[in-house]
Amino acid sequence: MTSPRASRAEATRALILDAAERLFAERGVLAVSNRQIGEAAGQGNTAVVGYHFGAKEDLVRAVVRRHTSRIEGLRAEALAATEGSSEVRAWVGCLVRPLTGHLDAVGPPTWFARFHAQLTTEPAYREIVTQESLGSPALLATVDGLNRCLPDLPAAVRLERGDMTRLLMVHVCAERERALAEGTPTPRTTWDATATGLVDAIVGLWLAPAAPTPTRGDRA
Amino acid sequence: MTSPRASRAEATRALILDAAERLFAERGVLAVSNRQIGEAAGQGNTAVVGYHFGAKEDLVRAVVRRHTSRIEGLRAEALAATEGSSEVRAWVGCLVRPLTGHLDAVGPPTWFARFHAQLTTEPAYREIVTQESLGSPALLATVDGLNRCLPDLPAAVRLERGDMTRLLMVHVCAERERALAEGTPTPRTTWDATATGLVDAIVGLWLAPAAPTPTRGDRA
DNA sequence: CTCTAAATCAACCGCTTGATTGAGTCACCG
DNA sequence: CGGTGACTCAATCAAGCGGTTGATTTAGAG
Repeated sequence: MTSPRASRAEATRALILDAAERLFAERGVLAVSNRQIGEAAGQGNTAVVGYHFGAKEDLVRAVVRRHTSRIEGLRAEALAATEGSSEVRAWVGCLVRPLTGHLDAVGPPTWFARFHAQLTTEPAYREIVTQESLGSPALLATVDGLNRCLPDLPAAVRLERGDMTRLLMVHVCAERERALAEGTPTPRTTWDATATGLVDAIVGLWLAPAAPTPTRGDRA
Repeated sequence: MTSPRASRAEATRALILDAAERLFAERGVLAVSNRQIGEAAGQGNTAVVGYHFGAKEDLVRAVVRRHTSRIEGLRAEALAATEGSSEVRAWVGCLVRPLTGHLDAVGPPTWFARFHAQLTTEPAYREIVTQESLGSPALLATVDGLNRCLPDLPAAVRLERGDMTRLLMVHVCAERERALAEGTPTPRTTWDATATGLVDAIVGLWLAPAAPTPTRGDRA
């Protein structure tokens, strides 16, 4: 594939990414130092991470990208199969199932969902995951398709429920992943069933009538 | 009120709690040191925080408790007004409005919602907020009342949607708070309107039909 | 076989952290 | 009015941090 010379570097890069992802999910992104990651990756050197990735932000971005690229691919497939539909449920599935499907394909154990949920609440890293996720053309197209199914919804409510959908996807998966890691009970037995539960709920959320409150789209 | 001797200590304790809450929300719980908090609280001493609160975990718990106790009070009031109802919407409001009402009463600017959202995703502090929140009797009674309105829902789906409700409450408020702090647009103009939007969506979520997937309540 | 450059390692720098310690300050109590 | 104890301060400690530097290993290129 790549230059034969770079294969060793590529291998350690992968080791570092694996270790970083695991430690980030288990202990928290900010609680883990580059040194600890390098050590967990089996590298005796304290500077490996800096050598291969630079600052911690770049490492975080690399870990994120490794997953979002694959999820993006799955979503593009789902999008192609859904194009033209006017079923809310189909479009919501197109949002949810690439994520759950990816987690199913990777693990167990998986760490990405917890890691991802952390990033969205951490002020220092929030922007990274926002950029990486919302830059996805397949995602935007899906949201667009969903909106076309619900032409009567006020713009503000659409934004609001879009946010809610995103929050639910990320955090429900993170909670399930955490429960799996800790061995505590989960409401659903598989990622596929989790997706079904999520889709049920999110469809209900979108189809709910909006109470007759004035909802202007401006800032408060 | 308290012992006259302790009034000075009480004042600095409050200063520290204020500073801690703000810094935690703005920069992240783990990214802020006790020294920075003490300094931001106007205390020249580097050891103030340790002196008054001990470890960082105790400080975090104190900040959480200051808010949850008030929210708990509001929820007890709402609960009293809702008792006996069989309206899903009333019970959901009983979950949501104490939180939004508290945020409305405190700020702006508020920091608690972002801080709280962070804690739920941070492995090191997750348990604290779980204990503080789920130990609330008013909350449990409200969940109970909600469940009585929906007797036909499978147990697993009830758990699942309870989780989703909690996630939406916390993170929607956190996102709005963040938008307010940054001056970016928000879907709703007031906390009260935000509560209405949340209630609309959560009611829809609970009333949504559960797809005929086998949903056993055991662990995966 | 030698050269060369990427990759790894080991040591180090300045800085910040949590924690401890002992001196100083202040308000109340007797 | 002097004592006492709670509170604040300043100084200090070892440990860990990110980042840099130069030596060492290693494997393909010439």
